[in-house]
Amino acid sequence: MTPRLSAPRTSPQTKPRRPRNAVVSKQALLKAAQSLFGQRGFEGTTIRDIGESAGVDPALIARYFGSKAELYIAAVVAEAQVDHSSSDFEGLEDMTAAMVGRIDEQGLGPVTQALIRSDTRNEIRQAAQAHMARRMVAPMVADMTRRGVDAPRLRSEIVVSALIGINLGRALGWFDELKTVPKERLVDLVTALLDAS
Amino acid sequence: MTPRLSAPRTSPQTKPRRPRNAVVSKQALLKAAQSLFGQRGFEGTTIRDIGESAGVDPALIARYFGSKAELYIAAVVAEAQVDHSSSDFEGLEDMTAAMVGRIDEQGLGPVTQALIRSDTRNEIRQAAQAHMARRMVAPMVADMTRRGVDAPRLRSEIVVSALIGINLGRALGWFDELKTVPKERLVDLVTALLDAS
DNA sequence: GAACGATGTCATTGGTTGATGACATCACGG
DNA sequence: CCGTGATGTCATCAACCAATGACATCGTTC
Repeated sequence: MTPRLSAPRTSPQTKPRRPRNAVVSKQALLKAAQSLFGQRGFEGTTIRDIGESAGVDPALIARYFGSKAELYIAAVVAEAQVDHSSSDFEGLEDMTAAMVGRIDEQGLGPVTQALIRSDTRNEIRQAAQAHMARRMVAPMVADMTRRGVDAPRLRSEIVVSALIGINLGRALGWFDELKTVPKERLVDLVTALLDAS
Repeated sequence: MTPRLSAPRTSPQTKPRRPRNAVVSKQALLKAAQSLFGQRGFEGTTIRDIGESAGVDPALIARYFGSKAELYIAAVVAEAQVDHSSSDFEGLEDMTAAMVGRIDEQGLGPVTQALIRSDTRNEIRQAAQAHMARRMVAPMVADMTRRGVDAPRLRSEIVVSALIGINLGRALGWFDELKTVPKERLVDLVTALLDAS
């Protein structure tokens, strides 16, 4: 409706145009995508939401990332790379503290979201699983092997899954005390519980 | 297309009409909803899917349940009630075995789905949380209190969250060994791990 | 400073979904 | 035997979404 005819674009008041910088726009989209995908998941987030949050036209998502799904993948790998900065495995307590701290500050994040949401595409989920296996399970397996624990891989997978569950419960507010207990206390209890290996 | 004109409905071959029984249709819808919602979650399931799976016209969902969301609630409470038939808390091992068995046979189920999906409506999630608190946390708290464990509620919430995480990992195939290990072996290891309380 | 590519904006399109109302058909009571 | 309400079926609507292409505008290079 109101076919706009050929009215010059600069007629009543020109909307402040975004500075013409592809890198900045792309980064803004990626950052907004990490935040929104991490909070609402893939299906719960629209490209319009991302565009609005980033102050960027949603059509640029197609231009820079190809599609919404590829933007999601980009958000996952970006988060995974940031994670790489953290040091190596230094025991269950550090891993627990790192996870809880992350969750408390930033929410679940795209990687965890990709793990639990059944509507994520296969490639995305596999990337997230590989990330977890590499960053969490593998170091724990090495540690258990060094200490001569039986069935180190299966045990590690169980412990990591339990950790994820505890963090999910805290982030999503399943239970009152788990949600509100101070981080240090939680880390202590969880470490004591899962360290019996 | 093909505007059908005024051709008599009984012209070429009449589609076998569903027997005229509201109760049967409603039950079929509820059962299909439990299965599909449990597998794909709320957003991932369309009312057309449910109708097709149940062999019932999707429009009847609106008639019998009011809306898709109310059907979801009905599926959750139905599952919760079935759960009520199971006996009381008889120790961590039984709880673990029951959860793993359920997951292996039927997938996550609407209650767990409602817990982990961020797109579930508040009333639904609260119902699922209340169900977990009542059926899992409360019995464990009672058991720990009887045994004089410190901070029984928080510990129970942690253990239950860990259990959920382990079952999530198994059902969603996060890690290879966790996914394929026989149920009995898994129950043994998990019980041993979480029983250090 | 002119041309051309890069970048941002907008409208539209095709598709899917949940919901709704009209209609056909059956069951049951009078 | 008839009518009235319950039940099943169908077509369609309104809303939403991702994706696409046309177009305007900026910047850079020659």
